[in-house]
Amino acid sequence: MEISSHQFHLLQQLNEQRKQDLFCDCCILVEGKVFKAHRNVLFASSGYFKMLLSQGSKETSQPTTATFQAFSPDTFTVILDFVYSGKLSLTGQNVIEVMSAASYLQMTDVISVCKTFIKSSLDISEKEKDRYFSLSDKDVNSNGVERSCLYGADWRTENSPPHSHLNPDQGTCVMSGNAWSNFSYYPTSQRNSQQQQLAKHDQRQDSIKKTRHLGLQQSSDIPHYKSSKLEDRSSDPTSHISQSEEEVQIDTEIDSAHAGYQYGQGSDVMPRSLAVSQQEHESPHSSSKSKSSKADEQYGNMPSILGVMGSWAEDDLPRMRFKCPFCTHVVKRKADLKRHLRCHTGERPYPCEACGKRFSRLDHLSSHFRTIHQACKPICRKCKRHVTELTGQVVQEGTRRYRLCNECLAEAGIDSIRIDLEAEPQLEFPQEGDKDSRWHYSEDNRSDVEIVEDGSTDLVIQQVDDSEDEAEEQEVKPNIR
DNA sequence: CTGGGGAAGGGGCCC
DNA sequence: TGGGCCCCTTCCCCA
Repeated sequence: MEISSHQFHLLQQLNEQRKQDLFCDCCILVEGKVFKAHRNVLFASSGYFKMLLSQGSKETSQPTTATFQAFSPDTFTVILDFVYSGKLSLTGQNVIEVMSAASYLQMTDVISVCKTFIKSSLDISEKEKDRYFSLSDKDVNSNGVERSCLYGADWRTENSPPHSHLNPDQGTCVMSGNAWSNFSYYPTSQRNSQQQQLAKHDQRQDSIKKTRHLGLQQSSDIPHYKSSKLEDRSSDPTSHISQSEEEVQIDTEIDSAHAGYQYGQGSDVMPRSLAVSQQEHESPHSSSKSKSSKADEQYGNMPSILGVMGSWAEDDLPRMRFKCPFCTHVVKRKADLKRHLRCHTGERPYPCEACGKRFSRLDHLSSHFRTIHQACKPICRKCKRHVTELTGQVVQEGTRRYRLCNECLAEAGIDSIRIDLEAEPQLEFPQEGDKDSRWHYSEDNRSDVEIVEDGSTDLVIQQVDDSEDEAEEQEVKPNIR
């Protein structure tokens, strides 16, 4: 007979012991803050600690001390609370760092939850986006409410109906049990159904991707994890590989990509700081060859170390590196990582007012707007010759604008038609803080532009003013407010 | 089918 | 930290 609550109570007791500093035999120093914990609990929860403690198991009489600077004390608090409670407190602000730390500590379940959290956040943002566009209501935006998620692996509810609730006022969702729909975490043995859901999700993304050639806008709005082999693999509905086998394959695949990082084979990429007293300040990844091979054998299917990494420059000064949790990319600056992450998350916060196309970066939007809608290039699109205000004019084709020289205009039969730029609404490029506001293509404003159709194409010709750059800046800012 | 050009998108880095 | 510029690669369209 099995008492389902036993595991929960046992962990609860261990957590109480941790809080009361009873029987704690391991100290973890994170950026100066000391955490007390139990070796056996850490061993059971983290591949990193498993490796660390197994290598130091000969000296069990002395307390183990591990030092980390690769993540913040707050992040480790979240991790440790999860270890001792099964509940992971994720927010939009901490999820990346928690995921990085979990990657560092080789806690696959936490990584999975973080990935699901990120993905679900994107789903929600997509829904908000849809709602926004459908309502055309600027206030629908997130309003900066921090959405957080409390993940709970609650054994007591293993057989109870799933429950989750979302508090829209606080933007907080609390989910527990084994059956959440979006933020769900399942033990490995229970993930098949979730994988099927992911497969459906990815199938949808594939179909969306295929529509790109049809000129549909949505492809740029839908996040897809193009660099995530995990996602690609899980998206294969024909796969008959069992979950556990699949995970091993995935991990092996990632390991091979990160081999240089994981066991310190690459001298230039090492954990930012790692000091372990029992290891004589030796990283578990840089142990002796025999140990390494043993570790390879024992932990070969564990995930690679992702997240914030550090390297040592030739002058022995630590040099920060930021490791993308989704791919092997490493950048020097946090801001660059943030920017890079958008290519994984699919976030495109910069919409073009003129055509609605969305961009992940403001400079890309600027470039797009200049080239597509402002006709900044003083070059005839047809004959490629340089044009001035005297020798050419701006032609509008839909929301596109480009320049044609007078000869090419005459050839096209659309010469001597000018547009009153004064009457045209000015486009104001989005300022900071506008990124969340949705620009709207104004049909009303559109009517302010004198449109001349030449039959086959929707062409509008505007007078070119190349006299000054300033004038060019003010020129042709169409349809946007 | 192929090559060229334009646009998009990603990274590095400066301000 | 964000904006912006430059450079490069990739993708797509078109002749």
